[in-house]
Order: sequence, then structure tokens, then C-alpha cells
Amino acid sequence: MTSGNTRQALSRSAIISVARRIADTEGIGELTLRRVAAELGTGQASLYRHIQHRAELLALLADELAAEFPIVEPSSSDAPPDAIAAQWLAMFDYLVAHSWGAQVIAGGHHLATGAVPVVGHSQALLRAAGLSETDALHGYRALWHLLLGHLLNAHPLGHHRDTTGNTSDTAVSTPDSSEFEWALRRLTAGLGTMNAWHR
Amino acid sequence: MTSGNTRQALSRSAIISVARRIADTEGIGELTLRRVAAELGTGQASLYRHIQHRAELLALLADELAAEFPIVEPSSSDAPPDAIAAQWLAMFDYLVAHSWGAQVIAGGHHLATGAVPVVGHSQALLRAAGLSETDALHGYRALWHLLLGHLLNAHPLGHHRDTTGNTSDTAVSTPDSSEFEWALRRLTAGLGTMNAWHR
DNA sequence: ACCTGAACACCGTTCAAGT
DNA sequence: ACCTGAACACCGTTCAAGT
Repeated sequence: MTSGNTRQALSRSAIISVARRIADTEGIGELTLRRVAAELGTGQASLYRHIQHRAELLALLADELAAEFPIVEPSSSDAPPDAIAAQWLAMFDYLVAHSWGAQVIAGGHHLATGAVPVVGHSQALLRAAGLSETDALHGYRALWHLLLGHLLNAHPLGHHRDTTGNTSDTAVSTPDSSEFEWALRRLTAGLGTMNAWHR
Repeated sequence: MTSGNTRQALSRSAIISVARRIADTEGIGELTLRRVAAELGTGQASLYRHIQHRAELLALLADELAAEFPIVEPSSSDAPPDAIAAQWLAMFDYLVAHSWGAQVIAGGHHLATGAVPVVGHSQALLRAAGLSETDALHGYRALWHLLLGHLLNAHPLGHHRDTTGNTSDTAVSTPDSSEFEWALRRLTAGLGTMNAWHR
């Protein structure tokens, strides 16, 4: 808006912002270096002055996304399990809205430092539910894996057949928030149950 | 062995068997149609007389793998949670041994009919633990998503730092069976706890 | 010294030319 | 009629030639 389509000086952040818009609106499959370069009005080779390779660009995107993970402060009336559910459902919705996120975070071997705050917050909620420090860490990882599985699963094994008898063929497979909540609440309950059993 | 390197008549099953060997030994990244064709001593185009596209080949591989999922019959002394754990740990090990499986099954939009027996068996174990029919189905899906998350997660968020203080840098990230068991046992416990709360 | 067009080494897929 | 070499339309990445 400030300068029309005057081409900005090429920079790492300009590359990231264009890449992110493409990933959000058209999916990660459309995110090619050629496309990014074209939208920035430059050649493909020029990108390599600012990023080492495509994988690094994806890592930067993932880290940015992780840094913006929602953090849900529990309202004082919330029982611990409800606070945990609220936090993780927010993460679920956030990652559904940025559907490339789960794939990139799971696939990458980078450590997403941007996620540190959410990890801390999630562990704190588990500690507030009575878990030990180590159990809270393991519990966090278990919940994360459950979330990841729900997000990455695209195939209909125990396919959802709702009470009307329809198998929904609209929007091939948007992950189902209520199904995730069902599993989330049960895993949370289980974490509270087996406190003693360390290791 | 029967006919040396005499080229077999090209067939769907010959393609699948070569493809599977490549995936098992060198990973799915090395599984290219060019490679398969070369190993069969034919041209790439010829493959298209037997499969429609690469995605179909992957679906066939996934279905074959699913049909060979281990089924662990519970020994009579097993408490239901132990029977459930034994079944799912076997699936975990099986999918770790065929590391491309989780990715292909999760990514594909095909319905893996080969998995029907395991799904049935898993549901039966959950029913034996006292779950209703619908809870057993939902419980199966929850366990599947937990397994998938453990298998597909390749990045170190709450990175494992064992008691020796070493962060293992051998074999970048083989999923950890004991960590999965920890989560599995807790989710199972949770499934048993919240029976009443339908939908 | 810094940038980048053109080339390289790969894909999956198609098609026209071979038998 | 059936098969397939060669081409096509893409990738990510590199490098030599431009300024």
C-alpha cells in the first residue's frame, strides 16, 4: 500500500512474508521458490542470498507460526481439565487455520524455539492439575502427539458416519474439532489417574 | 532365483513388490517410478499400463501393509489394559519397521480396506475393557491418532534428555517405544474412566 | 563485489512413433 | 493392438556470465 508494486529491497523477512501468504492461502504444495521469486519480482537464484535452501525457509515459517501459537489463560472458574482442554482446542483451531503448520513442524528436524512459551504454559496447566514436573513434560508430549495425529490423519479408517447415515463428502477431510476434544478429554483424565507410575 | 535376471512379464504385483522393497530398504524418498521401471528392466511409460499414477501405487502399498498389521491375541492372564497395550505396541513396532507406512497411510485419501481386521480386533479389545460400541470406535480412532502423532513427529520440541544427560545424536529420531507406551497407557486409562460422557 | 539468467539434475506424466 | 523412447512441464539448486 505504501509504495504500490514498487519492488522492495529483497530481504529475508520479505521472502518469509510472501511465502507465508502463499502457504496460508493456497497450501504448501503451491509454495515453490520460483513462485516466491516471481512475486518478489526477482530471479530464483537471488533467494539463495538470503536463505540456504527451501528447508530453511520452511523452518523459518514454522518457527514464526509456533511463536504465534495461542495461549489461553484459564479463567478462575475453570477446573484444571477444562483449562487444559481450552488451551489445546485453541491450538487445534489455530493449526487447522494454518493447515501447512502441522506438516512442516512434524517433518522438520529444526527445534522450533518459537514454541517455548506454549510448551511452558501447557506444562504449567498440567502441573496445576497435580502432575509432577516430569509427568507434566511427558504429558505435554503425549497431548502434542495426539493433536498431531488428528491434524495429519487424512484418511478414513474408522470413517465418520454420523447419525444421519451420511458420509460427508464436502471438504474432503477437515479435521474434526469435536472428535479431537473427545480424545483430548480422555487423555487428560488418564494423565490425572496414573500419577504414581513414573518412567 | 528361479530365472535369474530374466525379465518377468510386467505386472501390477511385480511393480508393487519392487516398490515395496525400495520403500522398506531405502525409504519412500527413493521410491521413484523411474527407479521401479529401471529395476524391472522396462521404460517408465510402461508402468502406466498397470497403475494410474504414483499415488495409486502408494495406496496399493499402504493397503498391503495394513493387511499385514500384527494382531495380538490377549493371553488369558492379561488385564484388558495390558491386552490393549500389547496390541498397540505391536502396531507401533511394525510401523517403525516400515517407516514409510505411517506417512503414506496418513497422507492418502484412500480407504485402506486391508486394515479392517485390525480395526475390528482393536475395537473388540476396547469393548472387553467395558466400553460401549461407539466409545470403542472413538477410542480406536483416538489411539490411532496418538500412534500416528508419535510416528510422524520428527522434531524435538520437548526434546528427550535422558538421565545420563546425553541428547542422543545417533539415528536422528527413531520414535521411542517407551514414550509411546507411557502415553498409550494413560489414554487407555482415560478411555476407561469417562465411559458415561457420550458425544 | 554483488546479482541473476540460464543451465543442470532430478521428478511425474503424456504422446507420438515404433513394433 | 500393444508397448515405450523421447519429450513435456514442472521442481530445487548451481554456476558462469553479466553489471
